[in-house]
Amino acid sequence: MSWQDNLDPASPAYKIGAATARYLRVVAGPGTGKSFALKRRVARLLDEGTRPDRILPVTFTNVAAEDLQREMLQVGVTGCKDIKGSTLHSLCMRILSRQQVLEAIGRIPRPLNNFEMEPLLYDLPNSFGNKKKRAERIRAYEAAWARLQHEQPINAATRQDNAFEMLLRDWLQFHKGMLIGEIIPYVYTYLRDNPSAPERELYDYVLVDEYQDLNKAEQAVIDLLCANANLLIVGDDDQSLYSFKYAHPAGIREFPKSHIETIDYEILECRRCPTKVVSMANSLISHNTDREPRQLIARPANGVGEVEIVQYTSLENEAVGIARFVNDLIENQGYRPGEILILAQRRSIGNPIGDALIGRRIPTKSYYREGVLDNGAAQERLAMLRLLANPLDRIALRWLLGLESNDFRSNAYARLRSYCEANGGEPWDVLVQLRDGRARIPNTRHLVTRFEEIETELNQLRQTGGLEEFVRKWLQNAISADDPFHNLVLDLAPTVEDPKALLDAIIDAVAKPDVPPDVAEVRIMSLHKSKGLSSSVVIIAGCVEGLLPTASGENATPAEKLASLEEQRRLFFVGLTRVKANPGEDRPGILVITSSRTMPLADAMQSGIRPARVVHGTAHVHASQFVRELGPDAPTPKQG
DNA sequence: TAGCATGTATTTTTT
DNA sequence: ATACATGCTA
Repeated sequence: MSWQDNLDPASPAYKIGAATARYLRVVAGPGTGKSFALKRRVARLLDEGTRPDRILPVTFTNVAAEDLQREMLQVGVTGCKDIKGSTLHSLCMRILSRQQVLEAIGRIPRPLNNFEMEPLLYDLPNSFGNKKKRAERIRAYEAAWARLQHEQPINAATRQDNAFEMLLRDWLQFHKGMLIGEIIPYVYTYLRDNPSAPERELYDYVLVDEYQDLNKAEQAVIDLLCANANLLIVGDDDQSLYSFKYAHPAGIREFPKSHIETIDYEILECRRCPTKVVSMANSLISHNTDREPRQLIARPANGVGEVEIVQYTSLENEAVGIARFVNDLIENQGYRPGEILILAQRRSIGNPIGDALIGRRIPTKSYYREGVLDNGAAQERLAMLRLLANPLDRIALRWLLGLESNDFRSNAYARLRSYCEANGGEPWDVLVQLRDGRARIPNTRHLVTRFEEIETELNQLRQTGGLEEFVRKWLQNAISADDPFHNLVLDLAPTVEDPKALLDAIIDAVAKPDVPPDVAEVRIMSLHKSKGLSSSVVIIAGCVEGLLPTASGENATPAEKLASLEEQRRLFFVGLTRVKANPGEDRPGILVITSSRTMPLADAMQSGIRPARVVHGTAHVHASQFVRELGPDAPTPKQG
């Protein structure tokens, strides 16, 4: 079979498949079938004898990469199985290790888990702003300091950024670890400074999906990988949601300006959504100013769909009402739990809904409760295991030493670190000397006490026989039996021999959580996580002003406030366009938008909502402004 | 100076 | 409610 079988030469998929320009940009709205077009193009390349290993499909998230890999398998042309799809980060990590880039500059590829960044944040001085500001600056470092689309990586660093980078790298070097986010700046400088690096010419065809999610540094890495390659980028500025890592909608819009003779395609027909949803999504997104005016085209065969906008009197009633609605869909209308997607912008909204569904014995999976390393107990268990496997793991030791303190004992620890740097000793050994009185560092008494606790527990754990006994002793009384980390360990333990192997298995499982393509449960997740998914029934809960859109900080400038509002609108746009029509079936695509009039004050405050009014510990809130922006096809909101 | 007490502001998402 | 910042005290 040929790549152009059953393809109308006037269709975007045909044109994209056949295009031969050096640079191609495809702007493809939600549900427009961009992966179909991508597949046709790959089929054509293979048909014409391109070697599969000279084709690189790349994305930003793991889930999208797996998706893309699956799509490649479906191309159905000889060689498609040999195409290796990858996230940009995993590709870059392979480059760094193959070329021993890190070793050459004295860095060790021991990545920090998210929670292990906590002591780092406390150890960086507050001359760089408060903790949040320091975390933000780390993200700017990971973006190679290019915070704006027009800035060049590295060049955009200020004097203060450079000072920060020195301290940050010193900390990481001393602790013998690295940030995942450092992969990008290191690959960028490696490729830029080594024009004859083989990686610049590894590929003839590079296909980048979700280009709007890449920041300037990541885009620059792509350009360097394409020294001679043909580059196709696919994306949608209306679905750009990652400004926190300095990806902006302008990133994909300005591609033709920075890449001369780019050939441009648009795919506008939304093949996924019911027509009413398309009309509402168009109306909503037209309120954004930071975009190219563009309208999705509805597909009449998809049917109108069903849309409801419901306001409940309280968050509790919202949860109960949604559970009742879901129950009816499953019991009486022939929808499977796996076809129902509930989107909530906050844990505090998602959790009561999850409880209400489980209360009705509806199979439910909450992506809010899933995080294996989300709670302190699990983090401590992992850190203990890391230290048991390697007492010289300075990152795990640093983390454990900071426990039970509200500043991670950063001052006492700084003294210990200076002592080690001055005398060349291991932190562990110096702590032993301090404990024995063979060394003296002022104001470190509590730090040493904490060390003794860690040491005692490690010694007890070492005195165990088999792995089974070890696991029992390690987890018992420290972590609850229904904790996701506990479950993960019990799953992995029978497959390994010793604690070291168990640690490796856990790290592996945490780094790459597998996402099964077929689900049997109702899913509750954030709007961000839902990107790339589609489902017959989509319920967007908690559509309350202050939550969606979130209230931006008081000291934000008007421009920052507008940018934040527009990103929130894109988030809602992504949510709406998850609805999948079932053409030819009598089960329409369903969209439900819910809000509540009141919620517990604690929940509201925790979520950063400034309530309109507070009565007896209950916050009174208003429906989201986005509900008013859905246009004439949106139904009138009703009471739940 | 570390650790505690008190006051104040508050998100989300990725690798 | 909780995390974080700041001020107070031993």
